[in-house]
Amino acid sequence: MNHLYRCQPLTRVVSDSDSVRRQNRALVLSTLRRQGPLARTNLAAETGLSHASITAIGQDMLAQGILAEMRDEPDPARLRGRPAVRVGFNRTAGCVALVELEVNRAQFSLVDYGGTLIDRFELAVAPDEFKRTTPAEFLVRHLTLFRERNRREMKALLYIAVSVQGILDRDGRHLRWSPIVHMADRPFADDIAQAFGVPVSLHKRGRLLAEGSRWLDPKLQDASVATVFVGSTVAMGLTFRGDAVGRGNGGATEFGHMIHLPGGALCRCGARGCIEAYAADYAVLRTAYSVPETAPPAASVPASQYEGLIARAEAGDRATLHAFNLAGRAIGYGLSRVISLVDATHVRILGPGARAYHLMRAEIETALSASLVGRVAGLPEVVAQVDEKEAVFRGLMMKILQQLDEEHFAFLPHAAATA
Amino acid sequence: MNHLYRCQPLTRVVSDSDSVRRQNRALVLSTLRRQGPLARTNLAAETGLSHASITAIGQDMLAQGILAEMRDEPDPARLRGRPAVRVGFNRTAGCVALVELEVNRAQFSLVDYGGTLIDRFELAVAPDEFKRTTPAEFLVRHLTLFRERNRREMKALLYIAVSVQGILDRDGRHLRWSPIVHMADRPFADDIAQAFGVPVSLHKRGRLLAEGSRWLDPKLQDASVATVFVGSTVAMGLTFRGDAVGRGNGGATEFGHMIHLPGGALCRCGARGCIEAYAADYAVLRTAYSVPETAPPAASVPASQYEGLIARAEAGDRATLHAFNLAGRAIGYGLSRVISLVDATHVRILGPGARAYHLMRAEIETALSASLVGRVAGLPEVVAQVDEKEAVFRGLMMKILQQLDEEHFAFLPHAAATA
DNA sequence: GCATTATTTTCGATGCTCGAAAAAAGAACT
DNA sequence: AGTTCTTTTTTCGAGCATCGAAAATAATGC
Repeated sequence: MNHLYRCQPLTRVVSDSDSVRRQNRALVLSTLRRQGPLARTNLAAETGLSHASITAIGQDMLAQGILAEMRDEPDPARLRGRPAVRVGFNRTAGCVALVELEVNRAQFSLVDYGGTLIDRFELAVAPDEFKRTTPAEFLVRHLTLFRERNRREMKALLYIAVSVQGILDRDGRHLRWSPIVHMADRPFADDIAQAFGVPVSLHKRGRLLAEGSRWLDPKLQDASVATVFVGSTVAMGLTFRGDAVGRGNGGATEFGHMIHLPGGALCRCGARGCIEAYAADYAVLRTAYSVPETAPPAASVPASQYEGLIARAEAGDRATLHAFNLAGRAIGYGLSRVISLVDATHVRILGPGARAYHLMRAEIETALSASLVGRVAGLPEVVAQVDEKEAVFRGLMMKILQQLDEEHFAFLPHAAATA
Repeated sequence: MNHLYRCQPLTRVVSDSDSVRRQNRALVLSTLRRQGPLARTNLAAETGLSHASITAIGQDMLAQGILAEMRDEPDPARLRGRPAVRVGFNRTAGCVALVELEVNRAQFSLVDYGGTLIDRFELAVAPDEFKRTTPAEFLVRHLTLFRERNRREMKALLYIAVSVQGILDRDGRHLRWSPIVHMADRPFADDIAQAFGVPVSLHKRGRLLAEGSRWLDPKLQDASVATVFVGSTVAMGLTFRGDAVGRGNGGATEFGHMIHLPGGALCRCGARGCIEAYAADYAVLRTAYSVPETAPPAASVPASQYEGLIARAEAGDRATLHAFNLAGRAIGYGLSRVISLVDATHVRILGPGARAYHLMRAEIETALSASLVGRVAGLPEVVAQVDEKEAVFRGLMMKILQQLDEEHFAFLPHAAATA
């Protein structure tokens, strides 16, 4: 007898009429999330559900205040017949607060269930900010501003999500290390959750970058993408073909601190030879001015200074060109190692470093071609694009809204309608 | 209006009573696959389905010949009450042919639907085998032997699966590169499929290694594991925590040809600096005898010679110790790069190289500790284990049987029973 | 005011699960 | 041998969500 089969399946669970209903509700929500408001007929066509089911599900969700009819627009393109009534998200169903916490900047956004921005502010974060105050205090203080300025909306707050930089604990609730000084090992998720009475989750910025890029660029929808941020740090997110956006626990990498050359240049993290220690702004600056690679990294490099380096390289300055070459080499071999492990057909380079892509491109391509996978499977398509903020925000927002769709609103029992 | 949401979900599909039944049938099959034959009562408990549903599903599948009652065993442990009748796979429901095609060896196994080995043979593959014959001819010729020796079983052949070494096309039906000479770019899957009238699939050996290890070691069931083969090649498979075995398109890597040192030692693949060019048997041999690292690799290294190297290193020979140190360094930094990208909590080292683990261990641990992730997230647990053949076979067999469960037998409409 | 047309709802049938009760198949006891 | 007890397995009716077809709805065009 060979029942030596001991492997666990992924928590697979019994299917019944309840799970059918939940799944089809989620299907409707996810379709609306992607396509925007739709007439019931179109919704039936897009989801593959019958008209009868769409009617039933729609009635439920309208009664529950999850969806709303958009009766306003007259739609002049229509000729005859009963006019279509489009249904979309009920924007008053709730809202979420989104925080992007970065090395020297924080942005707070309040977004309703339909994905419309309600309120937003941005502020500079001093390098010693978290020496004076705890991360929890800092976040609660600013989130309270939302409460004061948007009383009505904040009554329906459903979720708070924070984008962070650094290494998260396996359970995703705790920052083990962060380039933001005094940030790691000072848990704040639970404190904030308690203060606002809603769940709080942490998300790695590099990963959101990847998911956001995918939402923003239709071409990446069904591709395996490595999204690389190059700026004051170097980060990467991965998304895989066939994965639904926002799904899968993969995708969070520590690309910037992958070791490029053992015993090499000194990195801000303290290790030697990280990709970041060759490709981040401080690394290029260091090399361009022939500072030894073992010298401690500059605390921060102003955008203007980085632009200056690009200009010098473009003007033909040998040392600066060399610095960008080393950066390209580090990124290129890093990417070649990535594609040796996972199948990435597209690469997006985002952030300030994308402005210098033309200075690094040759080295990146050489490095990619140097490995077997690059030669055999073909080189990925690399595209540089400077703005990364929109991608992070979009990634965070869509991830949270989709999560609410699937884990909260798809679940509500229809009995709630009659109560 | 912001319906700039264009991202595709993973082919999500309408759920109805049909998909409920399919999913629950799959749940039953997967439970039996893991646990072996079970009484209906236990099956209900394990799956979470009601007794009524187990009866219904069981009757269907018995009538369809997918399951069978095991009425034989008396089970003396029982005291009173109606005796339990265990149900298990109907071994005559079909069988699959499994081929492990390796650089100098091929093994053909015939396995029934219950996972019992029916027939097997192994043969040496000459280095010039595929100069003289095509891969398709070779495989058809030997698979025909099964047909002659197992007429009855082969009438119910359902599937042929081949484990290969090398880089597969994105659709997985075509070998783009292989260490087996003259193997790549000579497609054979379709020819064999035609000759035997069943589907044929190709599987990357490194990945099967990982899945097989997971079946064989209960400890790895719910872990993220990197399984490294060290021998005449260097290969790695990844399995992720939460993945069902056999699921997910991830897992196939080209670790051996990940570049360790740009411009470094010459690899069999023609590139410079691959991990394999430092850690495979031929690389250790080359370094141990102080042959320049740019010298062409030996075509093959007999097992006895590799054992001799280990003995020399154990005896304290400096050059050989150095060779194993370099190998450990390459593997260690490779692993450190892997854990910078994906979360791997466990590492298994399989193959002949596992015999030399004690000679490489210090270098591996040093390299892992050198990176930020290693320091912050903690080092993975590394265990060496020599035999890799069982893992490859088990991985291949379970993958195919599970696939049949989910994609074939879970699907059969119950109407087929009455026809 | 009536025909036309496209959208949406209603209605009856089907298929699946579930809980509870009934049936089945032995062991134990008298 | 017959009765009681225990455990496994099946049967039965209710509940629910889907679907296709038919009916109802709400406009336009003539």
